[in-house]
Amino acid sequence: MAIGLAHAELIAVLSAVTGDEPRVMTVRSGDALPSGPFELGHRSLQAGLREWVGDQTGHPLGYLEQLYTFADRDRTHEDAEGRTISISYLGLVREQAAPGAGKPGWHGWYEYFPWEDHRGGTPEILTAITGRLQDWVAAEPARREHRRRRVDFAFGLDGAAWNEDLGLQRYELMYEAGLVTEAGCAPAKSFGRSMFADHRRILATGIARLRAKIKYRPVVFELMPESFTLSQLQHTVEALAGLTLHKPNFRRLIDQQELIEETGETTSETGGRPAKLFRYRHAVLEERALSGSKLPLSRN
Amino acid sequence: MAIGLAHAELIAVLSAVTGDEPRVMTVRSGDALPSGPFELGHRSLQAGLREWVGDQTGHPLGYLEQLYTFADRDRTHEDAEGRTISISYLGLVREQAAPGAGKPGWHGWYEYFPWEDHRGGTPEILTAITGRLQDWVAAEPARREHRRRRVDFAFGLDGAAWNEDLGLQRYELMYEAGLVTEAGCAPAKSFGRSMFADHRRILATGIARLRAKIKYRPVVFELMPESFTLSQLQHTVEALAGLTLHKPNFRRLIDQQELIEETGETTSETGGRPAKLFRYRHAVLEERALSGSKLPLSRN
DNA sequence: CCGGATATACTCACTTCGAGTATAAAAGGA
DNA sequence: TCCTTTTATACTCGAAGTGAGTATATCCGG
Repeated sequence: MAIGLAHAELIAVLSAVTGDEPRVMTVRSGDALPSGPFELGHRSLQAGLREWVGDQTGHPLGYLEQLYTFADRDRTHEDAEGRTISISYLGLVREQAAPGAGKPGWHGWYEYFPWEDHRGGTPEILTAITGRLQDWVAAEPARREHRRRRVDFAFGLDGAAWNEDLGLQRYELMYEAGLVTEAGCAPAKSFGRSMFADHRRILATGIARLRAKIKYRPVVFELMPESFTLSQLQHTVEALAGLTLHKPNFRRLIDQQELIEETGETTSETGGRPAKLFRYRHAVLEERALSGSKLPLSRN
Repeated sequence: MAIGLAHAELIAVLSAVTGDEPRVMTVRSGDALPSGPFELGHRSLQAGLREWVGDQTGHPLGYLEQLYTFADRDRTHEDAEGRTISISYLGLVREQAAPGAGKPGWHGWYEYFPWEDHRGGTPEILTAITGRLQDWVAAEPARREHRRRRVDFAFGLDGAAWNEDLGLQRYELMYEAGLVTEAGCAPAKSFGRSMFADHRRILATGIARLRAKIKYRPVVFELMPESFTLSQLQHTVEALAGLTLHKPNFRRLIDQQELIEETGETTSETGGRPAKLFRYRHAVLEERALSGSKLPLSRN
């Protein structure tokens, strides 16, 4: 069992939600995701990253999960000694104390993916994007049908509904069609803000993963302060999903899962009737896979 | 951005279902998963693995997805030059031509995880396992409550239902409690067949991933022959999930998803009334995220 | 031609889910 | 003070989905 030699680096997608806006930690004024070499001193990848993030941001890292490992040949740092393997992680950080201002480098998700925010209705930029995609679909007759189906599905066209989970598929389609750039070339033609190397793709992977995860795992609470109102919770979920939710049904969903409990206090900072404050029931953390069996079991 | 140096290897969990039994491809007579160095010549990790599997098995690899990247310090191949990064993949292979006999090295999943097969009712070995786990729970008073909740949830005790997706959590609990061994020591005390290094843990990861995936993505069909009966399909799903399903409801589920279509032919190899043969509708492949929105949307 | 075995089809109660409506409690201006 | 605005909270109703059971069809072997 021979072993190949390679360079290894860690790349982190660290997200927080401040002021109803989902943000990601960046370096180089928003042009790259924080990354670093994989140090030998660490016990494991997780531990290494956790430690490193603590040093860098001063904020403890709540949730951390591995995203994906990239090692394609057309990546950076290729030299004679071997190629680079990039192991990316998704981390969730609690709301920042000083949200705006000159903080290290938190940038809104939707700077990079303006077409992914549907909270104010379908964004206008989407019509331009789907128009360009139609051209791309028509461009190659042989693959036309196949391309059409992929575009319709990913972007919710032709009867299909918009699915917020498909952010990565959308980005990859746009990349294939030449609508987004990864190295910053031809900025006039492309949509959304670009990033260094393939960092924007990694961010898309993180966003898609998180959007899928909030549906079956109570990870939103890693982004919430100690106590919060139901509206705050809803707005955070909406910020992540890029969608508006139905308030009564959201509340029903939340309390039938029994994930939170009242603190007994209320706040009137919200304008109208004072809202009850809630806290997350930590006891519940490891229970609750939020099942969703989906398989028709038989009792035998 | 300095880059750390490391050894890189690929590890594959290749599964097939033959004769209603889920199997995994192994080397060393079932003691290890196939693995190899990460070669520089490959375009990407996926492509490299796909090519390598084709050469090794002669069978084309249908579905392939990345599983997890391990780099813990207590792994093998540690030397002065750096540590080993293992990138694991899950692959699905269509039914083998010659199932049993002296084939390369396909072994049943449940040799390694006998407690995971609930098709014939709750396996007897489970009572022994949960008994030992109760001892472990009681052993450390400080963490007792926490441990109890984890065990109850993972193994479906105290009112919770057995959840087939939690295979990895179960294995990790058993590992923590010292009930399974990774290096083959103390075979008398441990449950299920062991494997080289952490390969059994990687297999558990693959099984858990696949069990979760079949619920929302039509990957089962990567394991089925070109045409099949509904019963065959059901038995394959049951083999993977380690559960028996409710036949009428399974059929309803399948045809309301419109994933398959009749071939027009029937087979009478099954004993009783001849069964209709079906084929997978490949057109559907990239559509169908099998949604499951779970978020209470608002129409605005 | 009849029972065993397997395949296929239908029914029914119960839960979940989308969508809409109604009431409660604060703040602020006429 | 009272009325409007704003936000929070509570309830209702029908459609769709799900768990569970029952009924009918078609083959094989005696």
